[in-house]
Amino acid sequence: MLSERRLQVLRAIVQDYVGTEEPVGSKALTERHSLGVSPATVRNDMAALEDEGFIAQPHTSAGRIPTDKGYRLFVDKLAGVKPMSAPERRAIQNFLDGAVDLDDVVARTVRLLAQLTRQVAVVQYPSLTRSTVRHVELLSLAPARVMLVLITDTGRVEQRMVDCPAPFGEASLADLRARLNSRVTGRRFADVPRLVEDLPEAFDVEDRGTVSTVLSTLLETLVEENEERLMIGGTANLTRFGHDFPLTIRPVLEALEEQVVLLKLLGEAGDSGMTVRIGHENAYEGLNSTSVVSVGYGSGGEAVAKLGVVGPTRMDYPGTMGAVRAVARYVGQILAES
Amino acid sequence: MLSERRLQVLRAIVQDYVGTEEPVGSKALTERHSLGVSPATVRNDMAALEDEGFIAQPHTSAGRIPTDKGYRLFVDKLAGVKPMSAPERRAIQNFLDGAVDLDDVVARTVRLLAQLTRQVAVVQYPSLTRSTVRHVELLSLAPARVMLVLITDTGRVEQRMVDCPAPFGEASLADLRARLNSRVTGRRFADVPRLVEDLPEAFDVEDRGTVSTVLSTLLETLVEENEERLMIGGTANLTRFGHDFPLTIRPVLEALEEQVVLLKLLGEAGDSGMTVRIGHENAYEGLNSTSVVSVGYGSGGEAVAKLGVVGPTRMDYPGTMGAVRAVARYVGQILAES
DNA sequence: TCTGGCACTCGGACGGACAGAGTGCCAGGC
DNA sequence: GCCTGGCACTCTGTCCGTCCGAGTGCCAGA
Repeated sequence: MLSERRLQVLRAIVQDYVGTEEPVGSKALTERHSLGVSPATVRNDMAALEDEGFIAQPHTSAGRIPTDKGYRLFVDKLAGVKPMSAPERRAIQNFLDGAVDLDDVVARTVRLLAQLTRQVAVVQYPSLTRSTVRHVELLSLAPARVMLVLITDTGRVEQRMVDCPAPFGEASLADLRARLNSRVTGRRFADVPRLVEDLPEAFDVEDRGTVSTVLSTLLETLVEENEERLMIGGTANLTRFGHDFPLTIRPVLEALEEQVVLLKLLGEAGDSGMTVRIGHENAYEGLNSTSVVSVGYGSGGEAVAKLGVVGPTRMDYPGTMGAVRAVARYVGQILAES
Repeated sequence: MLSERRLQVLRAIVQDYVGTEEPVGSKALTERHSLGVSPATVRNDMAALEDEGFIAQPHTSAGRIPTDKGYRLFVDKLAGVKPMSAPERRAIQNFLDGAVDLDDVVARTVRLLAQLTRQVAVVQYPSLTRSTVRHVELLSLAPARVMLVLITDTGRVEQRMVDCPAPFGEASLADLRARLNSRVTGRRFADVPRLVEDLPEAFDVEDRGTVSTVLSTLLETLVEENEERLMIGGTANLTRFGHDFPLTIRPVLEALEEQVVLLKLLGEAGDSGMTVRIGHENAYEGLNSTSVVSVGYGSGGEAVAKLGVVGPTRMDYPGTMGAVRAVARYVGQILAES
């Protein structure tokens, strides 16, 4: 077990390294932090910390930098979440309040997060399956062509074209619309498959094929992989990543383009509370030198989606976590109001 | 006026520089291209080309690199558009054919363009104002809350919430829906304002306020700045940009995040035919060391939106132009079919 | 008008010297 | 037993001088 002082030394190393981006040595540490001991003592502590794998030397006769394990300990035990200041909180609220629709909320959130943290922001649209149905609409665009529109309580709208196997009369359409809405409105999307499964039986034989087609399109829309959308922003902040550029930045940009990767990343994060994945803790290789801070947000108690930031492992964890948490909270409020 | 040979020298310089990314000297030129003259002669020609501002030396005793003006001449006079090979064309078509809806078409187009050109791809969604109305739908979500859904012939769907000044009955809503559709279906969105302006007069006094509100929301949706959307991809290709990284890449990433900038960029491009903006020809400062190749695409004869790529001024213009043109053509076909 | 030759310039690579930062270790003190 | 000051050592980054090669411009001659 590490002594209290050694933990303080580790904390100091993390803080200084995050601030200066340069390996930190024993002398500089004692100068900038009042540890109450001499550099020589700190050196011993550093050697111990290195033995345990919390810090490392890029090369002999350089200072130490934290390892992923070191950051992990720092985040878990040594640092809290830095709350946003009152003016910051007001600014967040004001900025988000101006949004006119869901796309706008998400877009603003991304911008805000990117600016606050000076990192890459990722915001997932509220998941369909975790939202409740506000309304389902069916439009007849052509005799055998129907448009299906889903509207959630979070303001998300999803539409799908359905090519019907047979012409579908206006009356049948109205019938289906009414039956569908009476069954699912106000219910959770996740329950929709169960709620509509026997619906075709209520229709005439000639319409049953079309009803089934419409319903299966509806169910397809709810399949996990299809229904997830997200928005990213602040990629310009990647340029502040490190000195050894192309190598570091390239895989990150690639990862950001692969929505699947990002969704998986966010999906793996715990469902409640904030999740911090540091360096190699990220399953995706390209993100091995980045950390991901993510948290769920939602209009009520339950999370409907996640948002977070991607940044260098050398990031200001307390500040980033504070910003992410605050933004998630306000986004939840906004969604609840709308 | 430049002699034929000097133009050939310029062409050779551009080709070599694009290939090697290094300043090209007189000796290398004569070795790689059969110009039929000696290096010394080429040197004279190069001196002349430099006097005219088509090429420049990074420093004394280095080879020459083309200037923006040099690339301009190359694009205008010295190089054509390199057509895609048959297999490439097939691949494009196959890839785009798999798309299931407009979002998918746009997403696939972006990916495709980015892969073909190995640059950053930008695809604008079909403009509302240049499309025609397939259907306008009104949904009553609450007594005084209406959702407006616009559907274009290109498959684009846009929705807007409308908070009505007064409760709006189902009958009135149906009436408005019917009148609206009979006036605008099949017409161009650009004509919609004119077509609906006297519509409120047909309604009872108590509904007129709501009708006006709905209509003004409809018109707002059509305002240029609001209705333009776009998708970008291939940002990872930025890492192949140049050697002097952060400086070059940062402003480009920033520009790409500013949709307004990009839309303006595409908007400025000529309405028909392909447009190439080279280096400083781009109004936006951050893109001064990039070139933008863009072209309109559309389901019929007329362009409904633009797409293009952003890359270093040192790019393979003929190949890029060929890819952009081919992709635009196939996207147009896909839209026409749907 | 083109060519070969020649002197010149400049940047990049190489290598040695040097300063500075930081370490590990050890002997001594509290 | 733990902390401290001192010391020797190691390594990197930098500066500087040298050298080499690429490329140029110019000139005289074909």
